[in-house]
Amino acid sequence: MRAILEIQKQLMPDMIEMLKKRYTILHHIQVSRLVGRRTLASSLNMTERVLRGEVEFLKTQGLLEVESYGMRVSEAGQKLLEQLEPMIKELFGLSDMEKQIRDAFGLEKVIIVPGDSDQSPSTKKELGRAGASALRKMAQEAGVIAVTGGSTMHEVANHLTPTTPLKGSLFVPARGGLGESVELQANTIASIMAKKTGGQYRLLHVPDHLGEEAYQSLIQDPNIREIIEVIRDTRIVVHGIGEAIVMAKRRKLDRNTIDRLLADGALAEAFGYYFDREGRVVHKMPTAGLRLEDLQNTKVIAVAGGRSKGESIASVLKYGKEHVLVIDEAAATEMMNHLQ
Amino acid sequence: MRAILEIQKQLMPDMIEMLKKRYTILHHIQVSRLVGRRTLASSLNMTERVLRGEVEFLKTQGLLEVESYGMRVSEAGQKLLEQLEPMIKELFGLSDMEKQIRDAFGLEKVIIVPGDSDQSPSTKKELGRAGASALRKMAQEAGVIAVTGGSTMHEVANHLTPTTPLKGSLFVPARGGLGESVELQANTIASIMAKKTGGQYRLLHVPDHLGEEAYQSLIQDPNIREIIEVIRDTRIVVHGIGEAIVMAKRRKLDRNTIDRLLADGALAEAFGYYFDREGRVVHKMPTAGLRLEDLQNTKVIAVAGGRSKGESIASVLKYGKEHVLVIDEAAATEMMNHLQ
DNA sequence: GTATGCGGGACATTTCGCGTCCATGGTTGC
DNA sequence: GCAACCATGGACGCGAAATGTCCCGCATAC
Repeated sequence: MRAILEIQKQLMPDMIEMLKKRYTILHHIQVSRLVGRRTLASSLNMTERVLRGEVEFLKTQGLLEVESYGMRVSEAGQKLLEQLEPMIKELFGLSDMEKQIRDAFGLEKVIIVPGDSDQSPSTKKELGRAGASALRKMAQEAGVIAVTGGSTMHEVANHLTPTTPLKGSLFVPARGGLGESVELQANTIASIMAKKTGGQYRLLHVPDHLGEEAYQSLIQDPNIREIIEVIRDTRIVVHGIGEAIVMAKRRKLDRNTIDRLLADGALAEAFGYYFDREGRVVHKMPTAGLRLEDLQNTKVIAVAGGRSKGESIASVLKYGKEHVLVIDEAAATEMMNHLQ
Repeated sequence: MRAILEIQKQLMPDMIEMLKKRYTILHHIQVSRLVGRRTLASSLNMTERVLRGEVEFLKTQGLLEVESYGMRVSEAGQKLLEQLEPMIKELFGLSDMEKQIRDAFGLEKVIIVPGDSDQSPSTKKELGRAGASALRKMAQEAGVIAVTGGSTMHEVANHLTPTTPLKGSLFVPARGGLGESVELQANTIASIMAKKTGGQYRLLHVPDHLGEEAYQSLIQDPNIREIIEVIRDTRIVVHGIGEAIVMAKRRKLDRNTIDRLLADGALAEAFGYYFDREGRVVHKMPTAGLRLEDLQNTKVIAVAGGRSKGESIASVLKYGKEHVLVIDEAAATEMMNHLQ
C-alpha cells in the first residue's frame, strides 16, 4: 500500500494533502455525529467557504448527508472511513513525525521519506530525490549554493535536474579538502550538481594535512581568497551529517585526535565540525571555507538517513542552524525515541 | 491495490484522470525517446499550453529532462513508469472497456465497477452506488423519474442521497405490476427512492393476470389515466435488465408463454419487454405504463451486473434507447467477448 | 545559408477558488 | 407563541491560477 501511495505522491504531490483534508473533515463530522458548518470550520481551522466547498463535494459523492440542522456522514461515508483508516494511519504517521521534529528543533520544514537508508539503497536514493527536491524548492532564484561531500550528498546530486534558477547558480564546496575519497568529496559533488543542473561550479582545493605555515600562505593566494569569499557569501548550504567516529576514521585522523574526540563526547559531524550530544562544537577540521558563523543569512538544508545516524542528526540540529531537514523514516524514529 | 484505488476514486474522482493524463504524457515521451512539445501536444490531442504546464510539473518532479532539442524521461521517470504500469493497467483496463462498449452501442457514458455481482454482494452494492451516482449526475433539475423493479434497482435506491434536484423530483414506477415479489416491485423501489432523497412518489397499481376487459376498464379510470400520463412524460428512466427466461419464471408466466418466448429466442428483459439476441422486441407484458415509444425525449439509465447477464445486456442495448450504462466488470468482460 | 522545430519568456483573457454577506428556515428556550 | 440562534444555500466580487496566443533565440538538418 505504501508503495502505491509513494508512486502517486510523485505524480500528484498535493493529492496526499487533499486526502488527509477530506478524511479529517469526514472523520470530524463522524465523531460529532451532527454538526454545523461554522462550528466545524472553526474547530478544523478552516475558513467557512473552503469547508463549504469540501462539504458540497462530499455530498455529491454521497458520503455526507445534509439535513436542516447540520450534517452527518452517510452509511457509505461510514464504510469509506473504515476502509480509509489504515491508509490515513500510515500517511499521518510520517507527517506527524515531521511536525513533531520540526517543532522540537525549531525548523522550518522536515521531510521524511519511508524506509531505512542503512538497510536499502533505494531508500538512500529516495532520500537523494527528496533532498534534490528540497533544494529545488529553496532555490527560487540564482545564487551561490555550497555543498558538502558524502554518499548521501552524492545521491542528492544525482537527482538534481535543470531548472531556471539552478541553471544560473554557482555550486561550490562548503569547505576545502576533508580527507574523503575523491568521488565523495565536496568538490566532486559540486561539479556533479553543476553538470546535472546546467549551472556553474568553482572548486576549492586545499590539500589535507597541511602545516599551519603552508596553510597561511595558501589562503593568502588571491584566487583562493576570492573563492573563499564567494563561499562565505553563499545563499544556500546543503550538507550531510555523519557519525563523529565513523567520519574521523574515514578521514584517517590520527589516533590522538580520535582519542580527544572520544574524550570530548563527539557524536556527530557536519561540514568539518564535530558536535557532542548537546550540540556543542568540540572539534573543527583544519581547512578553509564556510564557517559556522557565516551561516547568519544562509538557508541550510541537512540531508541524512539511516537508523544509526538518528542520534547524530539530533546533535547537529541542537546547534540549530538548519532550516530544512530531509531524513528517512528510520532516522526519524530514532530521533523520536531520544526526544522523550 | 484495487481497493485503494477505489477508495481514492471516491474521495478524489478527478485524481484518476490526472494520474492517467500524466502517465500518458510520460509514457508517450518514453516511447518517442526524444520529442518536442508541439509534436507531443498534437499527438496527444492537447493544447500546447496545457501540455507545457504538465511538462513543467514533471520536470520539477525530476521525472523529465528537457534539453535543447526536446525532452526525454529521466532515470527516475523510467523507474516510476515501471512501477506505475500495473496500476495503470488496472485503471485503463476498465476505462478502456468503458470506452469500447460506449462506442460499440452508441451510448453517452458507460460506468464499469470492478467485480462480479453474481459472486459477491458487495459488487452489487457497488453497482447500486454507481447507479445512484449516475442518476444524481443526470438529474440536474427536478422532474419525473421512472424506475423499474429488481434487486439491482433496489440497491440503486438504497444508495441514493438527498440532493436539491432529486428532492424536487417525483418517482414513479415505469410500468404497473410485473409479477415481482413486493420488495422488488417497481412501486416499492420508487417509494424507497423518494424516501431516501426526500422526493415525492406516485404509485401505479395494476394487478397481475388481469383479463383484457378488466384491464380496459381499469385504464379508463381517471386516476390511473393521470398517473400513466405522468409516467409517459418522464424525463429520466432508470431500469434494470434481466435474463428473459429467469424473469419469465420468476414472474410465474404460464408454460405456454414461456415456450413461445423460447421459440422466439427471447434473451433479455427490461421493464416488461422481452428482447432477442438482435435487440428485437419479441414479447411484451400486459400491463400499463411506459412504452418503448415514449422514450424519445427521455434519458435512459440502465443498471445491471453479473457475468450471466452480459449477453442479455448486449441484447437490450442493441434496441438502442439507453444513454448511460452502469455494469460490473464481469458483465463487461462477457459483453466484450460477444462483441468480436 | 536557410528553414524547421525546439524550449522558454511574455501577456491577455478567462476561469475558478474563496472571502464575504445575506436570505430563509428549522429548533430551542422562554 | 414568540424571539433568538444557528443551520444551509444563494449571490457577488475580487484576486490568483490556468490557459490560449505570440514571439524570440537557438540548435540542428539539409
